[in-house]
Amino acid sequence: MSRRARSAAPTLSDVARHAGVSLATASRAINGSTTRTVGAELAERVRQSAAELGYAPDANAQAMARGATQTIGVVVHDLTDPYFAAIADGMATAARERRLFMTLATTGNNIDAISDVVAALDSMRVRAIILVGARWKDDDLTDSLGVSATRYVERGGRLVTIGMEFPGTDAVRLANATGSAQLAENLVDLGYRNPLVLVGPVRHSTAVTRSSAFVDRMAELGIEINDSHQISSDLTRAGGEVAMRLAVESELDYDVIVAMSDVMALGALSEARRSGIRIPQDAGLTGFGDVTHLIDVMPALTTVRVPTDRLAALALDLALNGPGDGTGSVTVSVTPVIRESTPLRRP
Amino acid sequence: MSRRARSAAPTLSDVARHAGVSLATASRAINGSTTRTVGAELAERVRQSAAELGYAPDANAQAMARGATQTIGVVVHDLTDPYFAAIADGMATAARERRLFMTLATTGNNIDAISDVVAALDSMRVRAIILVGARWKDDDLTDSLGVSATRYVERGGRLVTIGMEFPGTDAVRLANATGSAQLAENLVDLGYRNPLVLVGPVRHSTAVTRSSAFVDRMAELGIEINDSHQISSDLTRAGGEVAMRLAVESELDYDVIVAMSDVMALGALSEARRSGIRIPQDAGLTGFGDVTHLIDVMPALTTVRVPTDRLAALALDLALNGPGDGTGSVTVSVTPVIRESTPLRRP
DNA sequence: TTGTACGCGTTATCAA
DNA sequence: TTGATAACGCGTACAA
Repeated sequence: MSRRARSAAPTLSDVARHAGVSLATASRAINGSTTRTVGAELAERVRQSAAELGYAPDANAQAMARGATQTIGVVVHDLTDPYFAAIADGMATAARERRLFMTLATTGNNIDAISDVVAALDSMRVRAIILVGARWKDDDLTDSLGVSATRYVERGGRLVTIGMEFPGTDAVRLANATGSAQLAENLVDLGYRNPLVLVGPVRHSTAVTRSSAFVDRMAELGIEINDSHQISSDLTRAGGEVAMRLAVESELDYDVIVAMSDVMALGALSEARRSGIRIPQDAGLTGFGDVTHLIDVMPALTTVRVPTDRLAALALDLALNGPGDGTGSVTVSVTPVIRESTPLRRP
Repeated sequence: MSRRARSAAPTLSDVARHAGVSLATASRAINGSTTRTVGAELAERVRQSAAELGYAPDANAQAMARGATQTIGVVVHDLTDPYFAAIADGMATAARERRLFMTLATTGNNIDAISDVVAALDSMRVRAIILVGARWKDDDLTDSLGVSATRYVERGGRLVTIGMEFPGTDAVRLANATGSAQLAENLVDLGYRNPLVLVGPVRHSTAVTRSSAFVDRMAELGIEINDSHQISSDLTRAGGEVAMRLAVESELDYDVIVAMSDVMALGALSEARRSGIRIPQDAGLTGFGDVTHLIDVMPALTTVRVPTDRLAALALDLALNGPGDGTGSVTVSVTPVIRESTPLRRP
């Protein structure tokens, strides 16, 4: 037998023979052609044969012949994080609406994985690669990712980022700094004067952008946040717990806990409870992201809303129709949503 | 110019020419060969050239030549649902560990979409298709899905389901019935005597399996649950809200609310709160799934734990190494986890 | 061990 | 409008 693993998948030649037409005609009848058209009766006969044989075009062969695939590549860190899941879900929908496949890869905690993944997607000759999420301030990564990413782009591949910076690529940006600054203003308006900032990892640029914008605006409002009140840890639930435990052990004084992501806020909430700190009576709490499924957390979490549902479609459009030279850019605004976790506080 | 959209991607021929060897040697040096081996110095020279030119093998061409792709297809309903997200995340990890790509498709609420998606994945010639989730008791769907699925399988494609039944395919099964029965026993032990069951959609076989096993075991324990106490709605957060509102309007009497999924339980919780029903003082509440991110819901939710982390790897192994004839099957047990939402209740 | 040449399934070019 | 045929990039029998 042949070396093919899959047996007896009917090919276009089979269809053509069955319909008594040439391969070319069959191709035009089934998958269309821009320049040629095919007679009505012949076309019908071909379609009949295709249905009868159960013909399904081979996407790989089409990709070869056409020189382009119908696939986009999406890279997220962790689908378990509802923020990434929401974006991935939107991307899957957007892709299907445009009759595109979506190859999705996660990088987990392995920072190096991202450049491997980009190289792999490059191999697949995906139409576009969309990088979601966290940009690490790590020169090694920049270089390493840079090699595979640059190679991909130089060959005409489209690379778009969401919520992270990568030089020379079109991007969907989050107005994180503005959102953070507004959150600062809102908190001050509510009467908070002594925030404890869970800043996330120092090398995580999104986290840093958010936290430093918050700290800066606070300073402008006359509230200096010293280093002891800026705790660094992972941007995860566990990170929130760790940071909070540190705060408890250091017996810090504060009136609101400001976390740089929702899941981190959750971790902090959990640890606070364990330590007998009542939220929001003893201290307010804020997150970042407005993850839908956390809606039932008690008390309802004040956060900065990121419209994840729009991000995917924006990025895909940018990837497909944008300039592709790094000048294309959409900035999505993020806005504070005040809820029960930060009630009005009078000193 | 050529008709190729992507410009100047170096091919293996380029590499071979640059290294001064034949195409075959270059192929063997870079992508290996089972039968032939290649001289050390030549191999090195080829690798040098490849690196220099920035060569990346064309996965589509490889797929054609080899007659098989390195891609698996995964179909879930909704990545926004943490249950599916957890499985998808596990699948992405499992795939990467096995050096496979994962193309992921969501079907959303569109029931028909699933058969289109299967057909599309068939076109991609994916090595295996993994169908996650909800099986709908819908003959049309069976037929429609059956056509594309059967066609795929007949050609040697591997199809595996997780948590749903599809005739003739290997499956990772959840012991939903056993888990539900155990939940029933636990609730009775805790003193609950009058459950309100949010059964999910009547055509949703997973939901039906869970709810009927629960009702049956309850009956065996001497507690009959009549129809008024079995409310049908979507297996989503919104579904939980709707069902709960119905219960409130009907002024039903009950001591515990039993929802067929965690997100549904959440919706019920939310609506209960709105209606002034205190959980767990006025009524207990249970879910199904043990979604990690709901860990902070108050009160902590009693649920039936589904080990999503293992599901993906099991399914992938089954797809890759299983019999593929429908006889392969792994059953994963699910077990009740009693938490604060169902405290001991003395009549 | 290396090279030659064919085939994978499809689209696109060119001629009829 | 149709048909024959050359690509597309790679793997692998087969020959050297």
